[in-house]
Amino acid sequence: MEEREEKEEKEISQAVIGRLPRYFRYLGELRDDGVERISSQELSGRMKVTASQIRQDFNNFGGFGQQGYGYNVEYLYNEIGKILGLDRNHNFVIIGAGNLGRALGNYLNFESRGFLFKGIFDCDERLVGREVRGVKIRDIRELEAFVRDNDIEIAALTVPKASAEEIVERLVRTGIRAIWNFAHVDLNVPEGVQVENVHLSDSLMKLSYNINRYMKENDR
Amino acid sequence: MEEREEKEEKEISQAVIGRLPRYFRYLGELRDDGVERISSQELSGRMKVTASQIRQDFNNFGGFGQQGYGYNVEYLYNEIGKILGLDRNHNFVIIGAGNLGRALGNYLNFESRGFLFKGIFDCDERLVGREVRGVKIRDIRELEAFVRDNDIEIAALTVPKASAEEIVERLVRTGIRAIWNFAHVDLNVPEGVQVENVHLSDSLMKLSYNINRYMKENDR
DNA sequence: TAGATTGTTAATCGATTAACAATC
DNA sequence: TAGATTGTTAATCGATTAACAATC
Repeated sequence: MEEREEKEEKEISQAVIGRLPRYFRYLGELRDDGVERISSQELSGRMKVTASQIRQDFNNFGGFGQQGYGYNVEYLYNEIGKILGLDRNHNFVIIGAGNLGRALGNYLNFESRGFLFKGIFDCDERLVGREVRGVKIRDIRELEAFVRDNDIEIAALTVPKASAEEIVERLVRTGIRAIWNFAHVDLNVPEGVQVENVHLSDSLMKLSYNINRYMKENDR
Repeated sequence: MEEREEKEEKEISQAVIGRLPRYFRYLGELRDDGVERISSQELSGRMKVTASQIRQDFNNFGGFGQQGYGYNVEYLYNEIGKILGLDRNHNFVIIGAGNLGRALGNYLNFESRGFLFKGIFDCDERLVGREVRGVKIRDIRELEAFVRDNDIEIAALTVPKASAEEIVERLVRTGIRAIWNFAHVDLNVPEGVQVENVHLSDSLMKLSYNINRYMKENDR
C-alpha cells in the first residue's frame, strides 16, 4: 500500500546546519588528499565529534553511506555541498565601503565557493567611483536598481548601526533574500529573509570571558 | 553551621556565555536611554527571549535583581561587563596585515570596550614598516619578543591557513592567552589557551543553506 | 498591606550519545 | 560467510520553559 503522507520534510535543526560547513571542509581536504572512503569512526577521530553524531547528522538528509563500507568521500562531499546550496552561484553586494566592507570584497575564497562579489555601495562621495577588486564603488542611491537588475541574493551589511535599520528596510522592499549582518544591531526582517549575524565584538567578549574564567580557576 | 563545601564554582555553559554580550548590548542601550530599572518580563519583550531564560541566565551568577522591582539597569550592565572581563583592558595583536587584518586594526569599537590594538605583524617585506591606525606593521620575526614585552593577551589570526599552524605554535610557546581565529582551520592548542573561531565562509554557507531551504519550502 | 517580580524548583523539550539489528 | 559499519531506535544528558513560593 502506498504511503499517502506528504512525506513532510522534517525541519533540520540549526545545530545540525551549523556543523555542515565543518564536515564539508574536512571532506574537501580528505578528497584533496586522495582519500576514497571513510567511516564515521575515523572521521570522528579526526574531527573530535562522536561517530554517533556524525551518523545522525548525515541521516537527517538520507542515507549517504553503506553498511560495512562507510562513506564515499567524493560523493558525500558533493552531497553536502548541494545541501548547503554550493552547487550554484550566489550573487552578493556589500553595503558600506569602509575597512571591513573593502576587506570582504577583496576576500577571494568566497568566489571559489560560488559567492560572487557583484557590487559595493557607500554614501560617502569620496569613496564612490573608486574600485575594490575591480568592482566600482557605487552611490548608495543606486542600491535598489542594482539589486533588482543583477539578481542579487545576499547583501553584506557593514554600515554603522545607525544606518543599518534604514538600509535593511530598503533591501527587504527590493526583495533581497538574505542579509549577512556585520552591524552591531539585531535586524528586524520579515520571515523569508534570512539573516546571519557576525558580531565581532560579541566574539571578542566571549574570548575575554574565557580568559578570565581560566585565570580564576587556575593562576590564583 | 558553616557551609564547608568549597562553594564549587559550577561551570557556566557556553550557551549562557554566548548570550551575555547581547544582554550587555541591550542593557547599555537602555542605560543610555536613561532607563533605570527593567523587569525580566519587559526585557523579554524587547529581546525576544523568554523571561524565564533571562532570570535563569542571570541567576547563574548570583542574584542581580530584587523581587517586586526587577533589575537595576546600570548595576546589571556593570555586573555583566565585569563577568565578561570588560572592567579591565586586554592588549591584542593582529597577525597578518592583509585586508582583513588591516580592517580589524582600524575597527575603533574594540578600543571602547577595552580591547587595545598594540601591534600587527606580517612576513611580507613590502608591508612591514607601513602603518595601520598609527601602529607600525612589524616583521613576523619580532612576534615573540613583542608579545612578551607588551603584555599581549590576545592574538587575532588573519593569515592563510597554511601558515596558521606554525604561528599558533609560536604564540602558544610565547604564552599567549587567547587566539581569535579567522583562518579557516581548526587550531590545536593546549587547554588554557582560549580559541574563538570566526569562520566567515562557514557563516556564508549557513546563509546559503537557509536561502535554499526557504525557496524549496515556498516558491515552488 | 497588596501587588509585583524575582529566585528557584519541577516539567518539558530537544539534542547528543549509546546500543544494536540490518545489511553490505 | 564473517567482519565491518551503517541506519535507526532507545537512553541519557543538558538546556529551556513553566510554575510558584519567597520576598521586596
